[in-house]
Amino acid sequence: MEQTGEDLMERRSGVALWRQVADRIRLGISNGTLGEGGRLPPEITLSQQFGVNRHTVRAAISALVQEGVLRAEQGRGTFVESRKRLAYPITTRTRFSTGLKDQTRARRVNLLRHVVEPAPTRVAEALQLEPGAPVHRLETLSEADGRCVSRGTSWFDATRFPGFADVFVETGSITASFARFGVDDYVRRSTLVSARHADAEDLDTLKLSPGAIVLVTIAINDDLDGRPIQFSETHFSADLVELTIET
Amino acid sequence: MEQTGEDLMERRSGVALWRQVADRIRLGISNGTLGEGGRLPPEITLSQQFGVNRHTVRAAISALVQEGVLRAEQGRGTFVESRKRLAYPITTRTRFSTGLKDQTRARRVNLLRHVVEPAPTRVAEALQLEPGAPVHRLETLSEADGRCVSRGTSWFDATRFPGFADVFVETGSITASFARFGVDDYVRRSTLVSARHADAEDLDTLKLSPGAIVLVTIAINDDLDGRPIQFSETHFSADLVELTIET
DNA sequence: TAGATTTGTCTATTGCTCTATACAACCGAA
DNA sequence: TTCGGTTGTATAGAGCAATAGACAAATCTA
Repeated sequence: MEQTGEDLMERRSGVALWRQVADRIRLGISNGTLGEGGRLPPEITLSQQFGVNRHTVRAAISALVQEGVLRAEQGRGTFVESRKRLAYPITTRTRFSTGLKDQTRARRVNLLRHVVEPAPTRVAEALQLEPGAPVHRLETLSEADGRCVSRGTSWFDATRFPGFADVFVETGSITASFARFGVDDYVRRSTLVSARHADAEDLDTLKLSPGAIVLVTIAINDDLDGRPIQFSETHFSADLVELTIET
Repeated sequence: MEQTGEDLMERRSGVALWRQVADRIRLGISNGTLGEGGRLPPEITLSQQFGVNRHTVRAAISALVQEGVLRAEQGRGTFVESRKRLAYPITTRTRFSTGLKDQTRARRVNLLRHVVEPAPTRVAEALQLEPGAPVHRLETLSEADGRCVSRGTSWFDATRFPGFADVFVETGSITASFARFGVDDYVRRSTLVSARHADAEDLDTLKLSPGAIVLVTIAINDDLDGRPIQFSETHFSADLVELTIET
């Protein structure tokens, strides 16, 4: 009783079938090709489409329920919880909150950790400081509508911006914090984009499941005199976010 | 006799340990944190670092040898075959060949497939055509130094650019082909970036292994009058490429 | 209420993954 | 040549992944 799965999964590839199925369901939902009307096809149908056993599909669905992507109701069906990907604009004036204003209701940036440390090499280069000069390192978690969107680590010159972290906690915004230090405006100088598998800290912080993908941006912001004021590395959950670039 | 692996792998996650190890080794090489001097640490050392059995490391290395990332020599050690990621610049004047000029010796774009088809909805919208208007669809494979860097699908207005594919085959370049039709220059209007697991066609075309990641860009190019002339979706191998954005 | 549809649970079997141990083959240096 | 370090091969056992079949529980419709 073998099925005629239109597009077979890769076996003995090091990735469990149930995880491959989960990835394809998640992708299908983002694309809109799956979950017509907010409802997923029955398990039996999916197992035939993917050419795997029903239990394998169940394992995939179970993982997606855990992630919050799906919701299963006995006797009724399985339903889609999430929506389209957020479009995060990268421009000369990239700011977290304003960028997502039209797409989400609630946005928040939480401070996870703050330390003052000697600048690592790449940070010193980016901020044009002496290697080892004191810098603030702020690790933040950005949420939109209750979902963990991104995890960022930013560095700031501790000499120029004393007590930056305290101001940030008070204002809850990088932009507002800069304003306190007399930097009324700033511009994105450069952005580097790459993608990779989520590491242990991504999984924990962004509440992802193993094998998930993160979009990584490494960016430098300048003040209006062209002096670098912020160096940051941000990890976006690739299932929730896409980046838009207007050139 | 358990090890003190500094940063343990995720078990029962649906991704085999050897594949997780392979992903981390590949990443370590891209980062430059692994493979100091072109040579990988011995299998025993790696197995202790990752907190897994030596055979698990061997499975990972075996996969990376298959991919062409590593080369193992009995009695001597395991060596790195590949280099740092290519930086692919996205600017108002994004072109494949010139963008990678300083980083690679040989660059080539191969035409995989060409059809004239009625424009799908999103293509028609992007090119400002009537839905169903005839368009060229060109599927291309870009290589640099013999490695498959990206797979692109581009659409062009068939009415404005009759026989575009033939010209492309002759010139081997989008830019040169446009020139033949009197479009001496063009600019990137917008770029959308996302990341996902490679699908079956990515695996085949880009010679990736299952679980690999692709960076996906969806872009529109305009002529100097601001009229859209090209709509494209490009899949980059995330292990080989990162995108740079100067704003 | 009866029946069809759908998700949830259970048991069993097969094959692959990971571990553990041992030893062979090969290389380079003393 | 000898020896330490490294990759390659073999074998066996424990645990996870995937399949299969059967049935329970919940929901909806006729």
